[in-house]
Amino acid sequence: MRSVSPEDATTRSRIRDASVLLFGRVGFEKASIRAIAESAGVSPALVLHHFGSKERLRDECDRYIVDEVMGRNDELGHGDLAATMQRWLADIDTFRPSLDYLSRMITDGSEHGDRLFDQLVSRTESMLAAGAADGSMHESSDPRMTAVIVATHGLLPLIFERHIGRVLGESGGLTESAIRRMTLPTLELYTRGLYTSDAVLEAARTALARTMGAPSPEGEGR
Amino acid sequence: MRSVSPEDATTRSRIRDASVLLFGRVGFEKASIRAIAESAGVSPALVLHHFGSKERLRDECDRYIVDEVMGRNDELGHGDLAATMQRWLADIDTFRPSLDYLSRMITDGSEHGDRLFDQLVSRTESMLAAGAADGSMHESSDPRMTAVIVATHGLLPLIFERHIGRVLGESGGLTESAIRRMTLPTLELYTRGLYTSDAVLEAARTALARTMGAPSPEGEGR
DNA sequence: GGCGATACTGAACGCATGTTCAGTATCCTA
DNA sequence: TAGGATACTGAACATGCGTTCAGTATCGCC
Repeated sequence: MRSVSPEDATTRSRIRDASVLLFGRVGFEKASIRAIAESAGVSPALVLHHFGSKERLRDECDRYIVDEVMGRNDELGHGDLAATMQRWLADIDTFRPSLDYLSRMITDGSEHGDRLFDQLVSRTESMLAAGAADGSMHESSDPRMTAVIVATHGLLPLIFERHIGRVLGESGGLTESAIRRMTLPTLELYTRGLYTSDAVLEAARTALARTMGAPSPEGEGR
Repeated sequence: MRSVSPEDATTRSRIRDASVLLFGRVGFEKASIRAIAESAGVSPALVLHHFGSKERLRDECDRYIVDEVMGRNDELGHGDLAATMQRWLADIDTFRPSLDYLSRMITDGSEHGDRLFDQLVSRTESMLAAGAADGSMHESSDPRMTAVIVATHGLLPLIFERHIGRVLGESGGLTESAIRRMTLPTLELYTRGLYTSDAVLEAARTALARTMGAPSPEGEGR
């Protein structure tokens, strides 16, 4: 009837939205086509009429979420990752379904998930390179590996949403107040580190040098 | 026949081992009782004869893995967590099945997974407290939250096993060389942090103080 | 050496799933 | 306004699942 609200945009997009929601909440395997259909207010057969198969439906959801969450990455190659993630968390209640979906994409190990992870890592890598260039960040002995680590750190709140909320005594997963509480400790770690001396680092350096052939302090090239 | 090798210890334990392997590799939902039975060389009915139901089989696997990986935690209350994790990674090829299982336990969100995560966090918390007490680690403004963050950092290699190996060009997931390569960048982050100044930290501090009521620089008590 | 308990199997049941298909309504165009 | 395409449905299908059960072999005890 009314076409103002997104209630009934296209039937097809309503089905896609319901799928994203369900896939994100319970996972691809446990989200049945019948449940998706009911949640979208249509018959199971219509879901397949529009998308062909459950796997193709997943494909389209994957693409849709990557587009929405990462932005059309044709823009500049890549934008500022930290700002992107802050935007997610600042507006967690709107982004939660997409972020739940994204989290599953990455842990489930699909083809699209792999590409998404790679994209996150390379954006992180250029962010770190820029920081090292302007002197705001330390240079790493292995920039590629450091980029992987920092990228995964950024994904932690999504992957461990459930546990973080739980341990902090929040009820509904990763709430806004939980995110606020994470901010300072995270930045403290990124500013001062954890150890007060470089004893552990140096110990590991010599131990690794003893194990491997070359004690060269540089990482490998690109 | 021969009882030396674990080939045919108890039939029951062979079934449990096959379950751990399959649950860890493909997940609880996708690991069918029929596949477990075949992998253990028995009939599907025997699996249920020994364990009653798939859910009870999972329960027993959960308990078995927690025992194996965390050690009997009745010992002292809790041991050195960092040392425990190093033991895992140092001997990755033996521990991989258990660690795969453990990783799924935590991300799947079961009751046992919750308790395991809590245990990891509280062990981390006392490790950090000990470090702060003897001066080897910085004091945090929010020790509980920092413990959660550091604990999840420790789980990263397990959760992102697939991606880390992949990005580094290794084929079989988290190989020994991938772990070696992670060591230094991780310790660099824990020693120097990422930022060269406290500008970002201070900016966040004042931003948070403006949002919330009390600008007190301390975290809340336990 | 018999006998109850335990280990183990093959076949079946009931159910939920993804998918198909014939058929009906609705829309858009010529 | 006719007619072909498209949206949509209900009922059925094949399959794989967890689980049950009746029956057989095997073991340990008196």
